[in-house]
Amino acid sequence: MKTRVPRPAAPRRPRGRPREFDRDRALARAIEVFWSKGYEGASLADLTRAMGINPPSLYAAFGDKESLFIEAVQRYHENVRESCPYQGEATARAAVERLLVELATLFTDRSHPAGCLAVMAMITSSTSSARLQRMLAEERAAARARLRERIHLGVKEGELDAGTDVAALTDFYVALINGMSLQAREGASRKSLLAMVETALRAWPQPSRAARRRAAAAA
Amino acid sequence: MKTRVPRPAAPRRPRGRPREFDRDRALARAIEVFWSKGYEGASLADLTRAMGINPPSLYAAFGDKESLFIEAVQRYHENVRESCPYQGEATARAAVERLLVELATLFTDRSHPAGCLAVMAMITSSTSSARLQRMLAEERAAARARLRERIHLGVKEGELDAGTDVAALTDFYVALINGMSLQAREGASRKSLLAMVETALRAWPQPSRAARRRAAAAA
DNA sequence: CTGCTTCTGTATCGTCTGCTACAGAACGGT
DNA sequence: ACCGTTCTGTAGCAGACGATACAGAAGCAG
Repeated sequence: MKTRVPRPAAPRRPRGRPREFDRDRALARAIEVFWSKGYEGASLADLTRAMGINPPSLYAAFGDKESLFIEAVQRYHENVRESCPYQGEATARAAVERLLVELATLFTDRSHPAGCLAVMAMITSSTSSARLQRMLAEERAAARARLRERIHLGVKEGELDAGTDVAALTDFYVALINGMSLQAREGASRKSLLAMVETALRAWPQPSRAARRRAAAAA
Repeated sequence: MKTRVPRPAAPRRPRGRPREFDRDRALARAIEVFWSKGYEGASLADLTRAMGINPPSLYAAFGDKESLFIEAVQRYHENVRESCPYQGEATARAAVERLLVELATLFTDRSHPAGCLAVMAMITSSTSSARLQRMLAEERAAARARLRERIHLGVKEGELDAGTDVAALTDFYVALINGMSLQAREGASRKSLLAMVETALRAWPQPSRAARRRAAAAA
């Protein structure tokens, strides 16, 4: 019995004519277009021009506009997660502060459109397909859950009172992040965003006397 | 010398065939459409269907889609101002609290679309005319200035420290309002919005010892 | 009644949208 | 060399978009 053993590890070149553009680079351009114009506001002509390709190439490589957008948003989220590893901070408070400061910086970075692509996506695809809506909601819910878990960890470790309303605290900072994104799109400066962050951190819960005693004992 | 004296006070019926629809009512319908779909997301077909009229009637009464939208946003702002007279509160702190609570309620009122039309407008008209952008920016700046002035009054009256960064405080609450609008559109409950408000009010500046002494003396 | 004006409904206009049919080009396999 | 496969550019599809031309209807003035 002859069994043909394929070599799955070998990244063999695909058969037909090779693609003439860099898929990753094209996706990066598409992200910028969606970022600045939103989903519905970005036309195929905008996209193909920015990506340097023609419509058939776009459709062969990415499926359709909606699939391209989904890929763009997912990669955007990956990029943000990588460039902002706030989870590693020692305390929940430091983690939140780092997240806010890094986002304030990101939202006003002149090397790309202002604000947050995810926030743009939320509004500019409001009349679009249910699949797209679901994916965007899941992505946002995941980001929110990560923040909530980090704060919750602070409660478990005694940094925050046991009675802390973690969900409310999370919602508050998520709302602030969304608001900061809008202000940035409106042209707000990095300085003013950082001032908002400073103000928002004043809302961080003061530890109770018991918690302070515990923290002092741990130190 | 015979001078013809017109009677400008008399609301004489206009000459031609009378309009068959209520202009104000139609504008109210248009507001709802823009509110739920945004500027670019609302098509003329959507608008004429909701308003119960045909395109020529819309164009005769409102000019074009952009003019209709401008009128819609302006009337929306008037409505919100009227329904939320936060300026009358005794202290700046109470005024901000009332503003936030009323907006949290408004954004989750089921008798109309969720969130804030002005926030929708900011994003869904990003690729539109400069005139529209300018008008929207002015309207937002005016609302922001009213809030800032109320807080500034709190400083002048000694409720807040003289060194208070009024602009930063205003920016912070405006950002939170924008964020709350987005959360509401995402489906957040009134309860969670009110929890955000409560958290945000913890960021309100604590008066200095001198200010507290002054307040106690005044009472 | 006849003019004049203004609104209403039908039936489009030209443009832009997302998308694709098609023919040719560039590759690997045999 | 030849084939099958896959990509590329041109050129254009059907449909939705914002906006209008036009004819008739409904009011006033004379």
